[in-house]
Amino acid sequence: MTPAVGPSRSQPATLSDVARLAGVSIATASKALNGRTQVRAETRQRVIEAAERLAFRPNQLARGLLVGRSGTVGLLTSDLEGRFSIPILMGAEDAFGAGEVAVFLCDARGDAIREQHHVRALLGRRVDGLIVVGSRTDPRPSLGRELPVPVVYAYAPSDDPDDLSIVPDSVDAGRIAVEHLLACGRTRIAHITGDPGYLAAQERAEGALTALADAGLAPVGEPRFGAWSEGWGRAATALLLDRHPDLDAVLCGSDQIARGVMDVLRERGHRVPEDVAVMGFDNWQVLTAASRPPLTSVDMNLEQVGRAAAHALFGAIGGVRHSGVETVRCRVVIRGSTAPLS
Amino acid sequence: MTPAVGPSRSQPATLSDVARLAGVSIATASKALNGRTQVRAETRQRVIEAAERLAFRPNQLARGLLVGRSGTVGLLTSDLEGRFSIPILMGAEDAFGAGEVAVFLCDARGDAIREQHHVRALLGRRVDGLIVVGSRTDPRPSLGRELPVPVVYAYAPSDDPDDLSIVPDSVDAGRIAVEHLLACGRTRIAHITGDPGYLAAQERAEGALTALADAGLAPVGEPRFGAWSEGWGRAATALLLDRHPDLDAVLCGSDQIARGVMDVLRERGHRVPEDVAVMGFDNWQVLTAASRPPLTSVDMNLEQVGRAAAHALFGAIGGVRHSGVETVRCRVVIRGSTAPLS
DNA sequence: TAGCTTTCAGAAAGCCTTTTCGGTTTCTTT
DNA sequence: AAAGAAACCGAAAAGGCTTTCTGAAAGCTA
Repeated sequence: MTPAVGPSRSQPATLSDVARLAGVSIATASKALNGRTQVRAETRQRVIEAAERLAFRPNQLARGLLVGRSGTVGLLTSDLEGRFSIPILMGAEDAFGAGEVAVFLCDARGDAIREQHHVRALLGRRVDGLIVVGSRTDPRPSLGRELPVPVVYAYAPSDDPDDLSIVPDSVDAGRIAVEHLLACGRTRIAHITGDPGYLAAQERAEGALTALADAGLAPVGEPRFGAWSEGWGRAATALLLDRHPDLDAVLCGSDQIARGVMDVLRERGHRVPEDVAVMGFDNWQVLTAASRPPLTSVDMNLEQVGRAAAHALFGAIGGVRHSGVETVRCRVVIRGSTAPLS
Repeated sequence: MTPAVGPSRSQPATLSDVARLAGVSIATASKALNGRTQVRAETRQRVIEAAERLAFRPNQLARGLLVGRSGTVGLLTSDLEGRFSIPILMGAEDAFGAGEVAVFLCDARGDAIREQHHVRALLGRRVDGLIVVGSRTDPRPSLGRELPVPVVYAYAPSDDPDDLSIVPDSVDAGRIAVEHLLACGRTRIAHITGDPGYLAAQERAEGALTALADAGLAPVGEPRFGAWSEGWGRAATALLLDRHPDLDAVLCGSDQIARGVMDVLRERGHRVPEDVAVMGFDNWQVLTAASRPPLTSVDMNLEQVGRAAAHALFGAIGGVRHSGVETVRCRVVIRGSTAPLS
């Protein structure tokens, strides 16, 4: 690393620089560059060339100060490392980035104090709105109703029904998963899932049981709750096979669990998917693609959750306020671990 | 989702509101709130209470306009989904978030056009600096020297040596990995790694070979390049065992490869770590923790890369300009897959 | 009490842009 | 050619804040 004397960075050009170079007033320069009428085409051209030459970029701070909207939104996440926040964040960034909106990223690390701090800082910067991204689908404390800007909660809904939240439809996710297995001709279906303290685990199980009941079936054993890990998948499968060696499908609460399940199935001589179909949740590429065979999984469409949140916020900024919990449907991504019974 | 008429969101309080409530001029109010002298303690107190009552938050847009610094930086990433960008991003966000700086997040999706677009937008918002985060350690095109604000490149260095880049030390990473295996008493070490088009793969291999040579050893077979996948790990291991059944350690270019390697080793009856030690790169928790046994891996300290980038940018904004490539050392995280030979 | 310093408050300029509105020039029209 | 219309341009204000500089009041000394 070599210290060096920087080239004196010249201040960025201002509108008055452009106006001076083009030989017009500031007002005319502004109108020319903003495509407004009341400027002769020839004059406009001169201004545009001047702006070009000076690499002029209008100062958004000044514009924001004037028009009362900063053109920025705050994205408040509770855990950047969490793999659920990122796709949502991408979707939101995507939906905004296309337009004229820039996104402030803040990570509260699950700490309410830090979150409060970030909210204050963002309000000081006059963001036009806020998206709060959670890391699990359980409700989280509302930021309150007294904020001067609209707020949309994504993935983790607010506990205040008066707020607007966008979440994946976990109940439906459980249902469509079972329906896929039924469509493959499976009838002896078990469910191994994760931490019972997670609403997502409960809701998926609920949806799955409903779909089974609708088909006049009962699950093979009760749904088994445990942890979101491969280890639990392995342990639960071992127990399950001892009691119900005749099962023909296992619906897993996560892709990690599914990997553990598949490992034990293979070790015990059950073929996937010929003997037993296996299916996961989350559609986490690195796991679904690498497993043998590739794993069918339910994708939560998190990017779409992010985009929907961005659009809702956009609407709210425009004055269209909504409230309640809006759900986004999940989808089954079919791979080799599920196939019709031949 | 229920449409509703929003409560008319009151405009945030301004300094002049505070001044009026406190019965002073806005100049005095400003000085009182900013802890400047020339204000009687009693007056200051009155102003502070007024500000409190109105929930006054100074408008950073106005302040930025005035002082010529916005207190914001742009974080330009090329792939948000990439698992390498995120920790760096966290580190940077962390280093800034503590202070008075807010971070604009932009994802260019690996598209140069979009990147250029984002740079322009950020400059329009008068960011004080830019951090460019890449998704692999190969050099990337510089944004150019003509930017009005300092730029720091993280993970992927700039191809212009006059820019400042912060990257993990991949050569050293290869070296310390081998040194760990040597310290475990291993001497017949093979290297299975990923895509040879990645500089990281080349440099890690180089460091590994150097460390072996320094110990007077040669690798078991040549380093095998392939893909960063479990499948390649499995395939390469099968080939390797056929030719060199006597090896006692495999250094893998990634955790994914390592998982494939361990699977095949186990299937063929080699115990890990008793017979063969296995070690990966990236220290990706979900893989290292779930494998059997837990995987020893080299952590690239990416958060530290992000923090270092943020600090460097901070310095550059303050006028201390550096250039060249600065490296951050990696570290070995020891788990069950490597152990001393007994 | 006159003259000095010290302490504190406020007026005003400035940051950069947009927009309104009044003023000047050019073009039509009869 | 003169009046009216149209086209074009610029002065100025506004937005919220910080800072400098001026002014006033209070406290001090002789």
